Amino acid sequence: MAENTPPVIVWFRHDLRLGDNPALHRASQSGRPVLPVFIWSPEEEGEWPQGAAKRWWTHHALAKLAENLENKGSNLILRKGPALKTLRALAKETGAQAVYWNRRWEPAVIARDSEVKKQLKADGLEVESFNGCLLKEPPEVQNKQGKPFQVFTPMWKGAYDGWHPEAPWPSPRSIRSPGQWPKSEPLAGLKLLPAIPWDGTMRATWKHGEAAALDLADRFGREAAAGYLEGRNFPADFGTSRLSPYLASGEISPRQAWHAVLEATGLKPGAKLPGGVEHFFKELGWREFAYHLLFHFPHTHSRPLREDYDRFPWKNDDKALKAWQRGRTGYPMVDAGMRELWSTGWMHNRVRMIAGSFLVKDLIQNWLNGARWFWDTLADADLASNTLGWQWVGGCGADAAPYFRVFNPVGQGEKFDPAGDYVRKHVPELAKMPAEYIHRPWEAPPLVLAEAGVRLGKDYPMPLVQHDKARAEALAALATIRKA
DNA sequence: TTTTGAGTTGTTCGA
DNA sequence: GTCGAACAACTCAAA
Repeated sequence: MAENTPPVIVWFRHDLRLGDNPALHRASQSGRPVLPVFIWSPEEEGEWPQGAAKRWWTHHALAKLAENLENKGSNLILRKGPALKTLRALAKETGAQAVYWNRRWEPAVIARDSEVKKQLKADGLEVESFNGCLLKEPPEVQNKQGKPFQVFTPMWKGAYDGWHPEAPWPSPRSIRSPGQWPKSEPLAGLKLLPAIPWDGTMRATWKHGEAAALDLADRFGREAAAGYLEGRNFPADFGTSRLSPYLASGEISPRQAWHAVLEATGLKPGAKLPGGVEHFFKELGWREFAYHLLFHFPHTHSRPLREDYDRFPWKNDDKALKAWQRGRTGYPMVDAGMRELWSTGWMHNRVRMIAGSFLVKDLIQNWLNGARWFWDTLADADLASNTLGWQWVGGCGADAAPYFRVFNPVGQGEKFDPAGDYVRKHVPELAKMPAEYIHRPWEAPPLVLAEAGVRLGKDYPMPLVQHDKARAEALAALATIRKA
């Protein structure tokens, strides 16, 4: 069937889904043919082009998106190269007269996108952007003085508490195709997959696509949301939603997550929310807060928000950093977390704090080293959330933890992994250690170690530092920038 | 302008 | 083992 109406280009970015996708929704509602496009242009992401784990995730998310589009009689066009040049070329090839996308809020991308918008408009195209990634976008949220919030709780109370996102848009029933499809790069041509196959555990861990994301949200709502307040602390359990990689790639939108979890709990509309459900919504709020901060303080992805931390006497110890990265610090809870990250592309939130605190407070390494490592290894890598998390744990961000809040890796392990299941799963050389010693193997009597088949210093490392000494050192280092 | 209350996620010590 | 208080000082947000 010939189709002469000029198509609308829908430029997919961090919104790799058909459901609740405002740009796609509006394009298909317009009655015009739709040209779905993804452009791989890592050089336009500033200092933070996608890391290896995120690229892996993106590959699979794109495969699913293409499949879902094909099921609607459409297609996904893949291209490489600068966005503006590519969009111009596509408009020329297809006669498209409009380009729609959902906004992103990373500083480098904001700059790129506003230039793209300006130039395409100058070309005479209709250009529209939409809110597809946040409950509320940064310009919508401000305190009563008209300034950005720098503390989470007042932001939540002021802008989100008692508020309810509207129902998500459904997927378009069908999507009109343009008269002819322009050329597409094959997915493999984007070279997002690793050259050496390190992704075995990741493949076994994750399902991809928006249906998988909605299933997971549903399961979380049914099994874990009510007990989330407590359950979210125990990394061996399914106590958190694990939706972060889907949110980061946009296979699920935050309001889809909100509604899916709410529906799965079976609560009646307007019913008082159980604490756990409310707290889950608050965690979506933390994601909002992260974007809010990165928007208003755009340097913070690589510089501390609190300027006195520029003078912090960080140690520069490559060996210690490597040991942390590889999960060989000698602190089982830290090592389990780092190996979970390495093997699955994800780490439980509780353990992110423990491992992060260890790098910054015990090893006294600059938080940026942690941020960069997480960026490369997290399938859910998100610039705003990564920045907030590391500045929080580093003590140099907005609403940071008080200086005396130094996580004790042993105490945290015993509290939140009491049976040692999480450690046993990710640090197999300690699998036979009894719970009593699994978080402090160096204190185990020789006989216990022998029975567990552990030779400390050989099968599993001795502790890299002594925590109580390291803690005192960190507090002393902090005092030096306080006085000055 | 000034004041007041409060601030995700912790640890340790002593009763 | 359990509990509450102390751990600093500062900044933010609202009144």
